[in-house]
Amino acid sequence: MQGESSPFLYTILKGLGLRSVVLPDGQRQVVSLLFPGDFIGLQSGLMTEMGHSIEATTDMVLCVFERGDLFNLFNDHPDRAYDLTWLAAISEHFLGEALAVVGQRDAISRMAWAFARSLQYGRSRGLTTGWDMHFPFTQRDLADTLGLSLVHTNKTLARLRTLGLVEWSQDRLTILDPARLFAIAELPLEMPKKRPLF
Amino acid sequence: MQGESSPFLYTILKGLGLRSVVLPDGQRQVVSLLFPGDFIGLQSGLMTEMGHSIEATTDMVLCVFERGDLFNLFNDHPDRAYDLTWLAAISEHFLGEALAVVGQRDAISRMAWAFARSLQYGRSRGLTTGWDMHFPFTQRDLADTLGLSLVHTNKTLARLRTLGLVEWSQDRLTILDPARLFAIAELPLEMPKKRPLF
DNA sequence: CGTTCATTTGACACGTGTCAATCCCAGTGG
DNA sequence: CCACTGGGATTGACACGTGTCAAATGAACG
Repeated sequence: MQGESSPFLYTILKGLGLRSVVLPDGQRQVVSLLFPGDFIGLQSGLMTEMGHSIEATTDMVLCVFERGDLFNLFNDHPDRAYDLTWLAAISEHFLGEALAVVGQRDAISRMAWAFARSLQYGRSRGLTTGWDMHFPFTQRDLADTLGLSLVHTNKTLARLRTLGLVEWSQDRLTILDPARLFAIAELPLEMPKKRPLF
Repeated sequence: MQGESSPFLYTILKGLGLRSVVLPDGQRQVVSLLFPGDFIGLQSGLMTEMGHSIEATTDMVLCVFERGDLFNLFNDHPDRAYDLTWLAAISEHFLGEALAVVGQRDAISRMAWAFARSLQYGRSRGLTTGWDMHFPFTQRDLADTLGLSLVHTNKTLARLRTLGLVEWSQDRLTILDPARLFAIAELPLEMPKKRPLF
């Protein structure tokens, strides 16, 4: 519900979705993909003329907090409040990276970045430990994430496929050539850990 | 100092600057312009391979905090800690808007947006009450903010000038035709208030 | 009075957007 | 069981916005 201030905050327990900004003329920019473990609602509490909105891509299970409880949290559990602020800082940090990629890189590099980061993110949330993961988004979602047109997104994807770097069909994303993909994304290659981080 | 974790946090008391991300190949993306009243350092505490860095454009006067004091703040002044988190949420909100503009809009619209928002921001910080303000950035800064090349930034600026919408020289930005500029930026026109907000 | 950096301008190349048609597939209803 | 429908994916042709290259001008500074 873009433009309305939700009285709730959420943590995603299960499911995937996305957070987006819809401009007055109807153009959509996906601000971030949402994975289990993500905390939503702080930013969305601010609804200006350019509001954020949340979409569930799959069915989701959420942990719901009342916004009013937030102040109590700060009073009773300063360490948790500290963690919360830390989370906000982290997410702002990643947003800055997204802005840099969209602002400075060409299509193929943006897409490589999106795939590489999504996989890393999915790993840190325990969605996968290998080079493939559930990725139920549409090409339109990806286009709006990267600031590209739908058509050009499709053609760029075709290039990545032809190069043998990734495969993406039936809601499943597979990175076939991690080394080269991460090179294009200009991200350091990060091999899967034997054990999840947490 | 990109890539290093500063042990300090800052509030800007005087001066202007910018926060940017420098990609591995040297490309720079300005993440936000910094005005008096801005709080810096939370995001910058996170230094990954794509680090944020801060630049002072003019001489600045800062209020310096030790990062170690932050935890004490959360213990002793939960209301202040709450405000701090709120600030982080606000700045993430604006970052989302910036991403949307860079991702979805053409050059002239991006630039109109940057000018319009800068003026609004400057007003809320008491830098001006009219339609002009001190704006000591270079065209390169603006180009890196909007995700445009330097040359094209210059030509787009020339168009805005020719249209009689803005003037920008000698570190001073003047909005000559607010109504039309805000229309191009697709932002609601906001007239100056008699009194500052705070 | 040179050096350096910011700004400005023109010509041209190229990446990306737009338009339009087709294909594919899942869901739906006859 | 089979049209029929609608949304996503795919492809080609073409237009246009933006990037790149190069050169000139102007302003600040030692």
